[in-house]
Amino acid sequence: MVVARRDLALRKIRPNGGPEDFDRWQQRKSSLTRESILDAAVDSLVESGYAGLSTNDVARRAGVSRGAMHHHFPNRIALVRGMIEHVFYSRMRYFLDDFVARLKVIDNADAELQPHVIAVELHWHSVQSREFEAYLRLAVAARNDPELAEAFDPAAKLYDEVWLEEMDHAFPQWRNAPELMRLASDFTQAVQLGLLINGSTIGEDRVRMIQNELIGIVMRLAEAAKR
Amino acid sequence: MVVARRDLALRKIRPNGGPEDFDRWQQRKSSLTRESILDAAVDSLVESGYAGLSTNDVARRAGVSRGAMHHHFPNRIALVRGMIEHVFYSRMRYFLDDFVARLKVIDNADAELQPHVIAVELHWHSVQSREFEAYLRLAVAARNDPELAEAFDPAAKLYDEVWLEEMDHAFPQWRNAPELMRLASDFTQAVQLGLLINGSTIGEDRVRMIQNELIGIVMRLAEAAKR
DNA sequence: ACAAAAACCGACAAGGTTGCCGGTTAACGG
DNA sequence: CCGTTAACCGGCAACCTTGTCGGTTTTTGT
Repeated sequence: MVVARRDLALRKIRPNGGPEDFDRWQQRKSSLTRESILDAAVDSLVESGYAGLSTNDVARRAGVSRGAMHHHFPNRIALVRGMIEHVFYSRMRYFLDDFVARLKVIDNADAELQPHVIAVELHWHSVQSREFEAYLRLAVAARNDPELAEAFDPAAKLYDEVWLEEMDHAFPQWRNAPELMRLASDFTQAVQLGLLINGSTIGEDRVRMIQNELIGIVMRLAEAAKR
Repeated sequence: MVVARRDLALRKIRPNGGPEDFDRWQQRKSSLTRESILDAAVDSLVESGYAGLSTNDVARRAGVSRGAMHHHFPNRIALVRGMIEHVFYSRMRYFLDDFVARLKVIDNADAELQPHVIAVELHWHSVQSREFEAYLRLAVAARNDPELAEAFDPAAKLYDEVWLEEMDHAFPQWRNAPELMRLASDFTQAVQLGLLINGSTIGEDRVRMIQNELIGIVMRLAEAAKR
């Protein structure tokens, strides 16, 4: 089942598990408020940026007292560390849910020709999500905040590993040319990340032209992978 | 002279002029400390992010009293507005200086074949500069800060216009296919912006592969423009 | 030389943020 | 049923940031 595969991938990103993994009420409730705090933290991150994220604001958004907050995350950096895992988890989950939803609708006739186009479109969709926005903030802030980078970089690398594994599993056509698939994946990510930032400046039309060019490149790489 | 062209482009970005444009000492000095404040603000922006940028810190870095600071920029948003123009100005200057420096070294034999490769490399170099880092911070922060976006977006669009004009002037080979040149430019910017952020995660080797692929694409577009 | 204007200075109040801690409520285990 | 442990609460002190303002120094124009 494809859903089982999804859960497997997600568990690699968040090994400790979420609320659904606990039976005793206390642990479950604890994990639940922990999640709500992390969710609120992501909201605050997206709205105020990394430096503007305040533990005060997070507690207010989560509807939790500052004391409870302190119980789960003794200080700001602990909150940030928790948030990083949460962000990568959400980002992966967002894409995978999108993906399995799309698989069910897919016409088997298209299945052989169009998967690359669909993958590029799905990725573009995921890039515009709140989850990716949070990732972006963290990635940019980590560029010159050693404390943040220390927690962020390993998480990002883990995400990249799991991502490539999933791609490999989802697109067996590429299996005999993994470096080309990686190139196509990296390229798509780079282009669409850049597009996310520059898009509002250059306008819809130019964005669309770049997307088309990107799809052409991915399909060209796919052709090359067949040989 | 190519330097004259450089100054012309720069003047479009910063119409009001810098310290070198004033004769009377008072105006000159004023403009000078203004610049030093903005420079310090960029430092602070790059180190602390947009939300973490504090006027206090800026004044300290610039070696200026808070009073003087207030004289030039009555409040935070005024400082930000000044900073935006300053950032785009610096970014353009950085690239153009790089460009004219490279022009002097260029072998005339290569001149016909390699300019695209050189342009891509120069752009990659400029993307890694402090000036671009500041741009990145602003662009990301402006995504959900309406007050910032109000000042940032027009400046970004102006920059884009001037940039395209300069490209058009520097690469007359493309002149009969301006939309292809724009596509190549947009594409390069998007890829390298994405690479700047993802680079530390995916590692040098993969970055290099993407760069090579990008160069191939630009050259293919250049070929298409000839017809 | 002198008055006006511009540039610059340092301190203050109001408000927000962080980390910390004593105390309270709820759940678990024997 | 009760002691122990975990979850949660709200206030305090120290610090930082922003905006504002009265006063001082330097330059300019006459």
